[in-house]
Amino acid sequence: MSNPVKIPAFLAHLPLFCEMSPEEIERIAQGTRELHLARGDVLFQRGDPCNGFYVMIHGKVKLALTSPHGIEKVVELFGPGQSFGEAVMFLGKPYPVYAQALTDSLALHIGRNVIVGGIDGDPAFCRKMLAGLSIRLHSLIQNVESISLRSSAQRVIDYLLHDLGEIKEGLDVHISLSANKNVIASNLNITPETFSRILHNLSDVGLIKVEGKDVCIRDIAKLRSYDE
Amino acid sequence: MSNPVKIPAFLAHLPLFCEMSPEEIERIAQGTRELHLARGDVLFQRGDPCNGFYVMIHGKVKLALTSPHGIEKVVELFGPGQSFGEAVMFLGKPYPVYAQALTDSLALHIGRNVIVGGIDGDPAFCRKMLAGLSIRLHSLIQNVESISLRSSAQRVIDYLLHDLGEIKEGLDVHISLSANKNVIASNLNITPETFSRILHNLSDVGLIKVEGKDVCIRDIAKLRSYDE
DNA sequence: TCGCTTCCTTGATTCTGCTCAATGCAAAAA
DNA sequence: TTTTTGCATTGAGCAGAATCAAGGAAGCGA
Repeated sequence: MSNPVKIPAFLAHLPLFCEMSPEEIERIAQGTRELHLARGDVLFQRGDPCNGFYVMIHGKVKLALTSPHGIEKVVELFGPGQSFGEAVMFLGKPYPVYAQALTDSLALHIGRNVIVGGIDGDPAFCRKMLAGLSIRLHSLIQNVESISLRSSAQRVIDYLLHDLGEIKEGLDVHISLSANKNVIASNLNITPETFSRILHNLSDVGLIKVEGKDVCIRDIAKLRSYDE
Repeated sequence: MSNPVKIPAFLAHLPLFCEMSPEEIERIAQGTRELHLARGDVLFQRGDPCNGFYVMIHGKVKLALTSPHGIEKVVELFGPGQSFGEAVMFLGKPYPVYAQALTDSLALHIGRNVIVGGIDGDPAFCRKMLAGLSIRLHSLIQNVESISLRSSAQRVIDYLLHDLGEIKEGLDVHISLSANKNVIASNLNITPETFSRILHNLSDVGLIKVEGKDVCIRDIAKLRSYDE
């Protein structure tokens, strides 16, 4: 069990809290607890009541749904520094998804009370919460867009090119898949089989090279405009 | 052109502003303008900068995306009393969707400035904005869930049963489609043809009766558990 | 009333991506 | 080493929903 005195220091480095006074940070820390998670641990089930939100320190967590037929759909993936559960906390409804650790992880749970308290006196903090929710909403819209309007191959390509900014066009780019392929496939709304086949196709055409979780993009420009 | 003096009165009746003092309402009203829309008018295009959000007074507006191939996907529909665009306003990014009036409509545009100003002094208002965004996020997650995990027939059924609460199980329930069928189909992520066929099937089985935009649900319980 | 537009339906056909079933393969456990 | 376990790949066949192509009906303006 690590020293709880670290919590304020970690909080103070998060964008969400970084402008707060040490006293405020301390107050937030009072409502915060560490969560040490083993791979596979469930943070909460769909339907559980929600009384706070989570911030990842290290490790990886998925938010997912299960259909009546037992099929799982991964809604979002979270890594270090990211937070989730704010919206449900504000709504006061039970969780619409469940959360499970994909690797051994460390997370913070920040209680609703200290947040609601923090909003009252701190407009800057409030704006940040609003901005955070807005970002989440924005990315969900993109999610809907890609599920609705793009083919499975296009979704895979989008995923590979995601946040790859203005990389020098000439060179190969190496990326590493952030989770098992079945998890990524589910997040892209395709089956693992289809995911595998699409990667294979892209390899055959010479646009990428796949080795386990490492993907090497040979030609960004061509990949971007690849029209199957 | 209607009398602008009505704006404060209308604002004061919205959940978002209803607890505000008359002075505050007046301040918000200063940053608000009326929009008289004809059917087909575009409120904003995808990519337009955003400097406020919208509240519907009457009429109907769709938010939609267009794919590179010209296919349209309706993301959300809004009617009287509902608002949209808050998230984009807070993010300061361009609109990720476009908005178009489906019928002659009247809407209010509330400028970003007066809202941001309002947040600073009014924690209750801030909480309401947070709650509003949270609801939007929640409904988008449900959207993703239904697109990802449910068949087209199930989505149609969900739509028909949507916000139908605890209606007496025994009686027929009449509902009226809130927009043209192709708009609803797009919102459900199916083609108009598929939508038509599904309604037809459900009719054949005796679960519903369709007459133009009026749908009569003959047996809610059976429809709910219909497993095709 | 006629013609026109807009919206909806219906049928035939195609195709994308899924299901089912084996098999491969590498790392961990025994 | 051998066995086990968890992922990943590959193939064959299928099915849900889209596309393509005509019609039909209802509302509207002239």
